[in-house]
Amino acid sequence: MKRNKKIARSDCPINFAQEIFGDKWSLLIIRDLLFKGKKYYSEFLNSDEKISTNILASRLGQLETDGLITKAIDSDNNAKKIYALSQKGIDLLPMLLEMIAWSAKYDDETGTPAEFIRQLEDDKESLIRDLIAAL
Amino acid sequence: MKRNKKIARSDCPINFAQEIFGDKWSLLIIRDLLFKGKKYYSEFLNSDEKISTNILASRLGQLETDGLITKAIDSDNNAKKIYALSQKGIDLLPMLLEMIAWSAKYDDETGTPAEFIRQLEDDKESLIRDLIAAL
DNA sequence: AAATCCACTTGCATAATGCAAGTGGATTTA
DNA sequence: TAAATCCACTTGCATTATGCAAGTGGATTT
Repeated sequence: MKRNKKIARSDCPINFAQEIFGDKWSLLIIRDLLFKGKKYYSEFLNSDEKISTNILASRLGQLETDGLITKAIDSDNNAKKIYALSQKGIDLLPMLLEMIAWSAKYDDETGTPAEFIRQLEDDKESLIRDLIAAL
Repeated sequence: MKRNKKIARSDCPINFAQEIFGDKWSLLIIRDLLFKGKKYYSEFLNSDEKISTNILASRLGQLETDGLITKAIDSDNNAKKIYALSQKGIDLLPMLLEMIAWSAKYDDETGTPAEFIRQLEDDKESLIRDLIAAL
């Protein structure tokens, strides 16, 4: 008998999303998985934003509990764990792309390549397909 | 001489967005402005999620500083302040709609009306136009 | 003039995040 | 095969963010 469900603050969909990834780090981990091809703990640890080890461990655990990512042992090396996105995690891609578009519009110093923004404006669907294919 | 800019953790667009609204409350305030027609402090205070007064005040202040909302005195009553979305705030709508679509897919008990989801899948652009027109 | 409304602020408790160091098992190196 | 290193964490403690309850002061209503 598992009792996993915390009581939600409301039945609002924005709130549902916020309760899952509405913290300072979760979406950056999802980003690393979706756009940067990262899969190992040490890779997430080396991201530009410098997450600390305890926070990374706790976020990875929560994301797994919430079903956004999976964790498996690397068959080449039993000491390594491989993290991957579930479908539920992959399905955050459209939202993240809108977030990127918004930031590109309002951040003068955005790191997003112009070519990426062009693709996003030009043919979002095929960009989504390409990114998913690359996973 | 104003020095407003905090140093960013990185130049990543996801991080840019997170540093602006990556907390537990900001997007719920934006939601109230975008979808629920709220404009007064007391209205935000009465949302289902029950934000506390000090957090609401500090979030409204930060959202104003970040240029997502504006604050004005109600011409009918000098004791009341009217909050409204700026263009920068309104431009979060597409992202929020993707968030709603994701939550509707994965939350069995989502509060989103089926008709809204249908419109979202069916003709996102006209839904966006309608919502903006209603502001 | 007194009561009420409104948008907050203040003070204090709890929870989340941040930093540095440590742990233990698996793998690599000598 | 013993020692060093790698890897994915955990632990302890400091700082910051959030949560709760009460209070404040100006504007409006009674």
